[in-house]
Amino acid sequence: MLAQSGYSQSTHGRPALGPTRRPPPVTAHSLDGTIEMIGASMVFPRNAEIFGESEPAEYLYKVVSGAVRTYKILSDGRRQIGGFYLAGEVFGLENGDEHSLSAEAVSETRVLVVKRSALFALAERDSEIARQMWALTSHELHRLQNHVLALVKTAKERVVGFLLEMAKRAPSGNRVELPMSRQDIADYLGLTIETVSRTLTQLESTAAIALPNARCFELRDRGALGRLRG
Amino acid sequence: MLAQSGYSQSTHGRPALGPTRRPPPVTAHSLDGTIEMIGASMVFPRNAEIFGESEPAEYLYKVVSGAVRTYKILSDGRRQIGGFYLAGEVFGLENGDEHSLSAEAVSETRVLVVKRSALFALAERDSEIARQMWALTSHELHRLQNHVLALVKTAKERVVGFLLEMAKRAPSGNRVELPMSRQDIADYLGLTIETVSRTLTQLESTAAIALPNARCFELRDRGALGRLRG
DNA sequence: CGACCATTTGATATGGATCAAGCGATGTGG
DNA sequence: CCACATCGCTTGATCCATATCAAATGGTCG
Repeated sequence: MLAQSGYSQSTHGRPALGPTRRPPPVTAHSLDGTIEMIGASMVFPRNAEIFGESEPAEYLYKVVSGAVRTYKILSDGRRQIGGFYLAGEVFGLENGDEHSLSAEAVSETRVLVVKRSALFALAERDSEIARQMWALTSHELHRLQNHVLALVKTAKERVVGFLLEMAKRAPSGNRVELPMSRQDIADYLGLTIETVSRTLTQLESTAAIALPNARCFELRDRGALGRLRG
Repeated sequence: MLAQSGYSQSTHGRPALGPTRRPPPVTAHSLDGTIEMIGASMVFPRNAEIFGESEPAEYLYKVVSGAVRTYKILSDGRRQIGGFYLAGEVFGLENGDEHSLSAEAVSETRVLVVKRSALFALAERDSEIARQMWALTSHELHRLQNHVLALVKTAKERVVGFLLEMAKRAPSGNRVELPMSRQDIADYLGLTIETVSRTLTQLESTAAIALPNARCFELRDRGALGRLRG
């Protein structure tokens, strides 16, 4: 059970960490363990900004509950979502000094926050920690490589790929809750909200999935979906 | 002047490194310096495979001259190019044990090759080297974030973005040599060869660029191009 | 209940793909 | 040295997937 801290809706919102701070660092040789140990708990309400593009990357974040989206805004106002982060996933780690994307809470979201400088100090002495920070970045890189691949596929392939990816990450059998809106999905896949909606309807009509309501889906025919994945 | 090694066209082709090996490692606290010092020189002919997707990632490479493309093949045979690497740039670094893309020489290409295990051993003791390996991956990540962004833009914006990117990397005034074919550019930008060609022609007709021949271009109106970048 | 917002559904427009020639370099054999 | 084959690129005509514009539906909250 985690200690509870107040909301932070403030714009540049570097949180006041006082009350929720954990015991001093212990060399656990595990980045994840370190975050759990020294991370400060924070809650962001739905749509609150967690950090902004080109802000100093002072913290690293791990999602405890809820969901986060990272994104960039194009000059013409279009928004490209870089990724979604669900419970247990880490985001906001930068090698350089600035965030390269903005981050927002998709729904009310609890995160653990760790100062980057603390991790750097740790990595200096513990090459295993350094390796795990690199591994995180490397994992993001591979995810992005697959995202690039997805963006050159057809609308149906993108949507199916998204559903299968979500199903794999939220391991609750065949029923999957979607924390994000259709607009979020569209901006992630580089499609319009109408195309996402139509594609989902079409997948439902072929009995590949079921859509009990707009914020969840059920996998009904993994074989068919696999074939449609591209 | 670098020692010359034989060609390697072999498929899995882990090169015989004997004759071109350099003196033993010195702690330079610089990844780049280390590559220059202990890297073995190799030449790959045009279109030769350097490594394949899901092969063991045993080496890291730095381009001395020529150019390299990394790519994935989709199930339907389409090829997505992940990136181009020009003289001075490093590719093939993996945190995990397998390459996540294939790599080929675009034109005849000379590279320096370093065993990953050697770098890992170095990084174990020298956190600066570890940091620089992470920085390389992080740089790739940022490049890919921009690539994702590019792939949701219009054809003209993608092509203009590509030209400006190439011009920035090959710093030879306004005239830029293109080592890669139209097909390579198309597969990088997620367009067809016809669309790339038409877009270039159109840019030439508006005097934004000049196309002396198919393998080079000149920037004629950076202002206009900047506005078209998106 | 009523206002609001997200989603779905429908009708039409369009950017880029596809299909199909034509053209210009580069190289090869006579 | 020239005729010709080849290959990569350009240009043209048409098609189609997805965007855009518009309206209807449904779910949520005061």
